[in-house]
Amino acid sequence: MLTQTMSTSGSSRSMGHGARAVALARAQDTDSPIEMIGAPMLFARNTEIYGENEPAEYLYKVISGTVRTYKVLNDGRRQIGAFYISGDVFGLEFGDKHAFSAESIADSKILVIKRSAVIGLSKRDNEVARELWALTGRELQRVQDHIMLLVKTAQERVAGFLLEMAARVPASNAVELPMSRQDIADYLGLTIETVSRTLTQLENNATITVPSSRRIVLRNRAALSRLNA
Amino acid sequence: MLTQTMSTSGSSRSMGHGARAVALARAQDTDSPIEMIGAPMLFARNTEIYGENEPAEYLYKVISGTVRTYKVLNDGRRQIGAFYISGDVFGLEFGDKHAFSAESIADSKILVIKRSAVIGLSKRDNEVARELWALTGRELQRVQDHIMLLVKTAQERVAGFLLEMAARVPASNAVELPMSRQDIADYLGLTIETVSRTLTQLENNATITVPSSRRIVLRNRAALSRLNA
DNA sequence: CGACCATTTGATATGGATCAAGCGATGTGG
DNA sequence: CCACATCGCTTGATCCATATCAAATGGTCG
Repeated sequence: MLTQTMSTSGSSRSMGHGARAVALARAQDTDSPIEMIGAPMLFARNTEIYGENEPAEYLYKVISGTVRTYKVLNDGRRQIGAFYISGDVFGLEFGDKHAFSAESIADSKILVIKRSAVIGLSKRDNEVARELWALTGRELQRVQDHIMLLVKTAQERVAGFLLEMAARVPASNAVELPMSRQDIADYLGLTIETVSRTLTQLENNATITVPSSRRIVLRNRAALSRLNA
Repeated sequence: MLTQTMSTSGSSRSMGHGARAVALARAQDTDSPIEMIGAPMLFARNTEIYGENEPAEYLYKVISGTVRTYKVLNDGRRQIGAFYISGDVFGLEFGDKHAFSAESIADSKILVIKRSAVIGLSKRDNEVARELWALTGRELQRVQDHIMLLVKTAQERVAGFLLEMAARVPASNAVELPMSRQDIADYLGLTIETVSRTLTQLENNATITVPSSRRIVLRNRAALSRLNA
């Protein structure tokens, strides 16, 4: 199932993730009843949170860190479905199995919420039911956008990716990427070399600057948006 | 908005689709309360049902015929998001605008359901709320599967498409495709030529036979599934 | 410092796009 | 009923964007 390697830092509760009582959470930003029935857990960098086809017993909310979901094709290629950062909910499935696997990209603190509890709640409280729908609906929009990215040229995909990442952090043109080039490539359906070359092109374009490999400054958003349309 | 060309056949009510009272429906397969508040309408082949970014006032259930949803990129390329056949619900958005445009592919009879009515219902009846979630959840799964198709080789995409179509009609190896090669190409992110060539390859493979261009017989599902994985 | 890993850059190969022509079915007018 | 235009599809020839293979560079940590 999931042998969890606890992160080095702070509050390492030794509760197994697979089968344990639901603890109370004191989530710092409790903007939803859903979060009242979760327990925060720490996942070290590159730790599996759940695997594809495992029963979807829990859903998850990122408190800090970053998570990727992915599938591996028969030829070994990996397709990343999404990146989740602070505030994002993932692992909520309509069916009873996880459609993707999930891993932490960096050390992450994640609120783990028992699915059955939420579903149970939603039967009584249709505020909760509505939020389940909202979460699923937002995810649907995200995936639809992802599809539109995947049918474009390499430049357009990378531009779209950068804008997407930039949109997630409070107004600034500097984006700190938590993921590797390989992750980006697998998200965009490109190779690592193509991603790298495309970033270099955009830099030569004066569209971006890349002060360090994980740090990208958007110098000309208009140009990126033009590519993105 | 939507100047509807009524189909030639039977019950041509002359209600504008844009702004009119909600009529009662006698849907033949009423398996859900949602369908109680819709009106059946006829759309001739290649008629727009709604446009991208229009307010999502209605949702739709296909009674007969086929529908495609799509977006057009700035360079004119068209990406098809989905095909909907008898029994499928489309046009249900979480936001208040349609993310894609929708058109009938063949003459189609479609149940048109007022969104506000359904949302209203869902506030009282959480059976309805649950169904809204279910519909959105299934759509999410479909789009996730579509993503996995789009990152594969041409052969794999076409194989996946054929299996997907075959899965929609009661057990038979003969698939009647309601859509053109161009539609298939735009769904799979390929050109019409590549789709055609790939079908020819599969035929030479003895994986399929193509008795007529719109009719495909799956002769070796195992081979298709192997490509699909 | 030295090993390791991520990233970039370079050279070449290739799958699918593009450009172009042929073919078969369907429909129209003479 | 046939000649011919039209449309959707297939097939052929060539091109190009991105993959692949390979090496150099840079950054990080013991």
